[in-house]
Amino acid sequence: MTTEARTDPGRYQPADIEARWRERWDRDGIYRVADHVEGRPNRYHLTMLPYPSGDLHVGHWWAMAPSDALARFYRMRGYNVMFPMGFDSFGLPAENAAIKGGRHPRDWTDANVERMRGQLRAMGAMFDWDREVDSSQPEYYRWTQWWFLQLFNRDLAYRKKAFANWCPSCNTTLANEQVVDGRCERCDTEVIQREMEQWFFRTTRYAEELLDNHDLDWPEHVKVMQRNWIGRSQGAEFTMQVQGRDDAAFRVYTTRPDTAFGMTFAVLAPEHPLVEAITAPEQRAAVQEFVERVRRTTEIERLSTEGPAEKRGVFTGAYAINPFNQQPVPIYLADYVLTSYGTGAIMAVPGQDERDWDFAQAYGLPIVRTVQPPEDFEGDAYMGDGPAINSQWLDGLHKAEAIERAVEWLEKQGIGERKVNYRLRDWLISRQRYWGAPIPIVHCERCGAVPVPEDQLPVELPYDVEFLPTGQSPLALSEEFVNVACPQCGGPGKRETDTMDTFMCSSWYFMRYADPHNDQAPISSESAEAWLPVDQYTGGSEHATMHLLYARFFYKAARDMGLVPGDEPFTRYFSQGQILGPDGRRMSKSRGNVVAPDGQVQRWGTDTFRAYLMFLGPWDQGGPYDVEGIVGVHRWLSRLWTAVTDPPALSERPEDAPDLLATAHAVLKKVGEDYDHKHFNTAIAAMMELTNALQRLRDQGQVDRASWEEAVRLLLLMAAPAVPHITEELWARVGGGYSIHQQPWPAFDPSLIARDVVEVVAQVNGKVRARIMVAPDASEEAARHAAMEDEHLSSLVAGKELVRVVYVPGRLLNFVVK
RNA sequence: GCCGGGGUGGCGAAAUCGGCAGACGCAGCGCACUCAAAAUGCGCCGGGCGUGAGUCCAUGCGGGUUCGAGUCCCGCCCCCGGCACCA
Repeated sequence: MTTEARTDPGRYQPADIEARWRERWDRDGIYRVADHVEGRPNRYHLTMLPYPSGDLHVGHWWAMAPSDALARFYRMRGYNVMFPMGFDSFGLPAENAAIKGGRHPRDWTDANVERMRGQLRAMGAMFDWDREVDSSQPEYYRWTQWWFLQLFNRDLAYRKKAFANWCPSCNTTLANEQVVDGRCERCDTEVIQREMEQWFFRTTRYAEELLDNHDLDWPEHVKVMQRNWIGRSQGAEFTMQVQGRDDAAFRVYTTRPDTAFGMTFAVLAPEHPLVEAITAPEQRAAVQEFVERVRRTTEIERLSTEGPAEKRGVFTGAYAINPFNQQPVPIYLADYVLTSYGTGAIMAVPGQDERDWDFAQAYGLPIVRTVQPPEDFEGDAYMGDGPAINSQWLDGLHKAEAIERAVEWLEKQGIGERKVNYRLRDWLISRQRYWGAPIPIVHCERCGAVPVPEDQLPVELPYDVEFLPTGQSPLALSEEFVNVACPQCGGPGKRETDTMDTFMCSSWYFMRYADPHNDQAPISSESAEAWLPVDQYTGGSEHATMHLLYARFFYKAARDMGLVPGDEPFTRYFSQGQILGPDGRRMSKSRGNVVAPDGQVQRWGTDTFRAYLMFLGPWDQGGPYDVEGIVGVHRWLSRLWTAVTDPPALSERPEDAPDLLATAHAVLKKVGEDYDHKHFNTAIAAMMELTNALQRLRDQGQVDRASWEEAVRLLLLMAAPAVPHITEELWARVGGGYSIHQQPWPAFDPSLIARDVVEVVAQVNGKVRARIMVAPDASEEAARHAAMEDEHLSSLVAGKELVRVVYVPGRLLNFVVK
């Protein structure tokens, strides 16, 4: 083959080889992965699965190609690596497309999946397609429903009437996590509050454990985001009596019980259940008007700090008794107090809280300081530490101790206690849309909400449905779907018509890959033991507080059911940065800065495109896609091609390839370390250097055969994870056995890397003045001697007082002179 | 406002432990090959002064520690991402 190639080397034409090798790999099933392989420990690599929008974009390649290289690297390192792929195929776009274009979501989705599967295959990744999951298929969502039932049975799924985030454009409720700055995460429409019966998952039950993520091998910023989102706060809760009303009392939550003597008013959330009962007749009209207005405002307006403060609250006409000093304080309603946090009611201490301060100013309420601010304090409310004042038996105590005393006092009085609160809310999973997994519940007048028996799953989505965006689930319009016998009493029942948030599907998909065809259970215990948890997860950090948090919740619940090993779903997680358009902005059709991967692949080939994405810059940073730069990577692969297919005349004299083996092994060492640390850009750069070294030798004429062949062999092996096609082709041409992707990762030879002489920098007062060649372990004596032979340097030292000499063997020699 | 990540040539970047700043690549310039172009190869490529050897300046800004700082410390500025009435 080599001889043949020399006579007609041919140019590097990726189109000629890439599809051919993919077909071969496919045919031979070299990426099919068994649950157990003798002598090869299992390792689970995973990259986030795409939504089948119908077109794979650069972002997918950017996320997946390096993940694939990493998985391949570990495979070569001797692991039995599972690297699966699938489709998160439920969700709004399919339904919106159906409404707009008259195409059924099922057909739209299936066509997109088909197309994207083809695009993903063209990536040349080692995906094991036998394990593909497709979350909108009944075989999959049957188990999504099964999970719902397990959560229901464990009281982790419940239904309640509550104010929920409602997106008027998507016509559905949203989880807290899906509301960004008061807007729908998906369509940017302002979200309003609507009171509805909704299903929730009790994520808060695991709040404490979810918070404890310190030991996870995850990017710090993602862990911090999760901790902030969960937002643990420690304080106290206590009861306040409404003045003159033995039947009316409410609870307040505070993190600062030490400041209670400074309470000058109390505030209830406008939605607080007590509002009606305590409002004084003369305030009724004003209160009603205020409550109505708050209910109508969007989240954005409500959270806005702009606008007249006077409109933010209203006096109820009632008073509450501050239990600490028995003083009556007026009870207000204010939009800044939320029903969904704490008790929906607060004690207001303007002296120590900014929001209370602003409110007190606006309504002319008194302000009492209970913590002595430092002399140079210039602000309004003082939140820092200091001795308590105006607080009777707390006076003089500092914050921590005063809080402690106040809580003890509350407990002794029997009116309050220590309390931990979380910002995290339970996960609202009901969606009033069609294209999702139906919630497997039947509502029966006699029995209430009855779970569908497991053997009747899946509750299938009816195909024949009207997609009217009414704000009610389209399923509700299907008589056939809705009317059903109660599984418990056999009487007339009605199916739940809401479907589940698609994040439910992605909360457990990684489990299914381990056992994708099991029709008895979502995953067998053997498969779970074999593969879980995921060893290396990669994907965007925009999922920090959604998918990545939900999946952790889910896994912990599954663990408590005895279904999965360990406590965490993703042992290691790495978030790549974001790839931007050439203009440095987010790629989007409206900006016209979208780079189509198919076009890049067509023009340059899969390997070039893959390697270029890895070469662009540090993977965790992201950045603009520079359309010009890719040619450099293509040139690299062309040089590699030429060097291998058209080698120089080979001799049998090692001196005909000085340093080649040293370079090859040094590069091998570096590339292995770089892959391991996901520094793909520098790994590619190092391989370019080795290729350049080959190129230079080649132009010189005679090259030692053994060195040349070894260097080529190593270069192909180390490049294989990054550029799987060209390396397979060249590997075959140099007579390597099929397949290069089943070869072990070569070990570098440290003795070859070590050099006899190295360049050491000679400095005078820290400035480089000469370079000397000495042995890496040369004595200081010898190095100084060598340096002094340099005329320029010795002239700079001569006649000066030598204060000190710093010698770092193999690095530098510094003469400090005066 | 709070939390996290950044700021290095014309551009993307590198410098693993405090030790040669700019590896690798893009663009640019010059040259070879060519009728020509493409492709390919070779050379140059942070700035100033100098014919040159060399030398001075230079990693957002200002200080500091050190024989030596892109890297460590203190104080600022700017960009990106996240959170933001959570009592």
